[in-house]
Amino acid sequence: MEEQYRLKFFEEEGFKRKKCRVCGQPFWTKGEHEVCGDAPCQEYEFFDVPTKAKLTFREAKKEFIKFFEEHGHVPVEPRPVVARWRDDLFLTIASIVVFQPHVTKGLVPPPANPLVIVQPCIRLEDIDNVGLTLGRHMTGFHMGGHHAFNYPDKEVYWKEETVKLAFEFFTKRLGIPEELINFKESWWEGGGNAGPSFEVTVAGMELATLVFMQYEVKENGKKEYVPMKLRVVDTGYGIERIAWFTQKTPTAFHAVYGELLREFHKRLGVEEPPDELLYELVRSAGLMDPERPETIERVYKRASEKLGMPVDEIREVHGRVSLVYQVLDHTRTIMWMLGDGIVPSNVGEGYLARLVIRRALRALKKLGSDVALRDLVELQLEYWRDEHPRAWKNKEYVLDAVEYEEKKFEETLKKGVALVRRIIKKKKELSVEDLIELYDSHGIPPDIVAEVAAEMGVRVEVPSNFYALVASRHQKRVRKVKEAEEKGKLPEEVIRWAREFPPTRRLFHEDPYMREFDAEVLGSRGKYLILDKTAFYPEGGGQKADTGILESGEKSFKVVDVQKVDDVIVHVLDREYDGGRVVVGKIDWERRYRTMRHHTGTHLLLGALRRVLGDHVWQAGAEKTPEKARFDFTHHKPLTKEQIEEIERVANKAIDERRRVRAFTLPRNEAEARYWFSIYQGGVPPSKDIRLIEIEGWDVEACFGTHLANTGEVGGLKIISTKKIQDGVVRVEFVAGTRVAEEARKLENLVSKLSDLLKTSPDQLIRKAEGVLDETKRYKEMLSLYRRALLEQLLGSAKELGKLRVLRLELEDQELAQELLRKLSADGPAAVVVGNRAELAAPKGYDIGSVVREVAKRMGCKGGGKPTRATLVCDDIDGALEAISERL
RNA sequence: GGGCCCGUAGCUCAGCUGGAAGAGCGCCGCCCUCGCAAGGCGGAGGUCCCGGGUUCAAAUCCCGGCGGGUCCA
Repeated sequence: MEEQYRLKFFEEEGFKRKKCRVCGQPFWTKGEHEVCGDAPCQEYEFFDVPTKAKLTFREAKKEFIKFFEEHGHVPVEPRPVVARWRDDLFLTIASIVVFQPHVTKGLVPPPANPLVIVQPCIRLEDIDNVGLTLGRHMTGFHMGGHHAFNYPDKEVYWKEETVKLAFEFFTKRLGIPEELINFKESWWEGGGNAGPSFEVTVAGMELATLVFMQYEVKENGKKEYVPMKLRVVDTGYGIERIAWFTQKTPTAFHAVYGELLREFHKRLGVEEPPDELLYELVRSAGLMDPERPETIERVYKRASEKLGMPVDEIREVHGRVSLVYQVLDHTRTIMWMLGDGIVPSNVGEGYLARLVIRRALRALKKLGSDVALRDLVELQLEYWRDEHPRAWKNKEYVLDAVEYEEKKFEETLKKGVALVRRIIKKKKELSVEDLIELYDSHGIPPDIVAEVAAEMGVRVEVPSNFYALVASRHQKRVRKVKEAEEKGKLPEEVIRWAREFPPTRRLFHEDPYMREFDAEVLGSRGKYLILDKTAFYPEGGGQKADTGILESGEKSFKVVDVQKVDDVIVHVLDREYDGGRVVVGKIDWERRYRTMRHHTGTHLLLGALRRVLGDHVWQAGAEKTPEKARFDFTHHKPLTKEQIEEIERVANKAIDERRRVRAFTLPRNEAEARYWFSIYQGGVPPSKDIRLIEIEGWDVEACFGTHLANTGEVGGLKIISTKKIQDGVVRVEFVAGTRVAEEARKLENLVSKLSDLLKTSPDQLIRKAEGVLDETKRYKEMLSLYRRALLEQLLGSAKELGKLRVLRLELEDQELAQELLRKLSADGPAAVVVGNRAELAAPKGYDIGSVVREVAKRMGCKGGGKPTRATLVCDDIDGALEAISERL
């Protein structure tokens, strides 16, 4: 294993391999020290290390790119912080994520080789530590990476050059003394890959990690490392840390946020602590573990002794200032997330955005600040305007979404606080179980619960492992995994069989208007048939499969379904194929054409949605059938009536403009570079080349479907329903073309049926309906008057049956029966009989329920009740009542 | 995608170990007051989210659906 790390470069430069005195990890250095240079083995001591220049964050980023550009790397534009091209990750957590999996799997060449990139990244694992550790942890950071992709036939560079480049960057460019630089041996694993790595540490701080991805990790029973054909140099330099390192400001936040730091202090009403205190605390930031409060207390104590400041005061100051830092960090991350189009919700990356927003809101609350989160995010937007132009462009959406979340959280808290009050009023205490339920089901954090409880004089202990308890509650019931949904709708053996065939020529792509075609039969297996070419569209991309017929000589077969197995298209027939070698195919054109209208209409609609609502609108699901199209998309609020009308109007305008629709194929890198990631609305195809559908000047999407040649052919678009299907996702259904008339007819029929029913004309319908409702109300009022009158009369007809007062009612009126019974049973047992059913009641002191139960049992009837109220159903109701009266 | 909570009067909710639909606020009328607020008395207002099931009996229990909230990946 050691050989993995022994480099010629180290030998030539006179590095020595040492074992860290504290952690025992081997590392390489020119210096004489015995610790690895990483926290917590060593405290932050970089404040005393001389460097060439003080670099602001922006300068650090620039210097990094410049250095590697000078050394043969091509700069590459960073990607969004939401990893839309990955289905195993929500957020971009490292620069290499940008190239996984398509490049690292060798499917697509990298945009340049070698390349350099500064990628905004988000990691939420250590969100609890952000602020407290004064900059050691951040949720959002920039990872600088220089990457080289080594193919079997093309070696770019590997360990020697990578380490040399890092060494030169840190020493020659930044001016860090050579002997302070350590290369700590380490091992990296992630995303199914693994390899040796070096952590570059200096005076307590890890400034970069150099990873040599060269194994694929296979886990079948036990781990197995399989060497990769493509070996990747994956490096990550902490740009924020570099800025901090060179500026030697008391915290990383000072170095990154500059004047914004002061502004946030001002807005939040928190005084900036003296630098000497911060320097004293930050030195030990690596030792602080928020889950073990004693580690932090130890740091306070030391600072107190050194500065002669009371521990309580230090704790107080540190607590408050770390909240400011937390807000500073979270607001930038919020800006990134929303700026790249994430919509807060209760699922997926949307939930992560909500999580960060709520953490920020809670921090504001703890500070007792009434500053709107929205305003703080706005400050960030302005401050980073040049660095993050996408967020700036989407400013309106970002701020609106933050405001909306803020409002929602307020409401949740208000409800929650009321709930806590009610529970305490009732139970006089709160159990841990209550705390968990309040948080898990109602979203009220335990600290807020404790606060409310304290106001009511109830003390609540929040267990230190609270969030672990919440987590365990989620694992309690392990449900059996649902059976994997029928993926392809083809049987397993048919799929295996289909894979043997060459790709089917796609006539439906070559000419989407083709209705008839000749083809050669390549193979058949029962009712499954594979041709050399076909105009039948296979189900995919949310577009339903074509149907139609295949004729071979005299024989004719119905095509009931069409599926794709990789590049092979399988026709599913209504019966076993017993035709010849050639066929004539005829697709159900009306069905197909209507589907195409809905499909092109869907692209048209997306363009309209983005224009009316904003760039945060992303497809979240879609289905196009001959009858209608269904389109789900991300948006934070329910649509207003005005917005729906506007969307419809804009889409129809694009129809009238007769825009050209074009299908073409581009290499992946080019497609992404030219049209950005909004082309991936329906998911990311795993191919090297991307088929694109462009509506001229309107919309470009990667798409497999069949489309019209011109938007004019859509004919017209009518939204028939919209609804929120979950938080952050809205569903729109619409019809296009000739279907609009059918839909209009449907509505018309509905209206005329209603009109007939109410015996009026459509234009009078509303007034008539109002009248009917009003009338019903008046009848109801009158009914209660009649009941009251009738009540008095009927009371007289009650008969005495021993102690039991019995009244026979010929009217099936439960309400009246109830009222009568109430009156009759005021001072003695009574029964109201309707048919074979008696409702009985008695004043306190009797036990009519038991009597009824007993009699019912004896006489084979059904009944029961409680002491004051009972029910009896019996064929011989008179006999039963007599028996009851005798027993009373 | 999964877990949990909720849906009862215009609003906030109680009732949910099955047995005669409730409270507070709001609304209407009257009393008190020069008037307002407060107070007193009286009153109106309900498909207990929808559909099925169990039961003599369901707001309450079971199943399914719809709507809202929330936590987690």
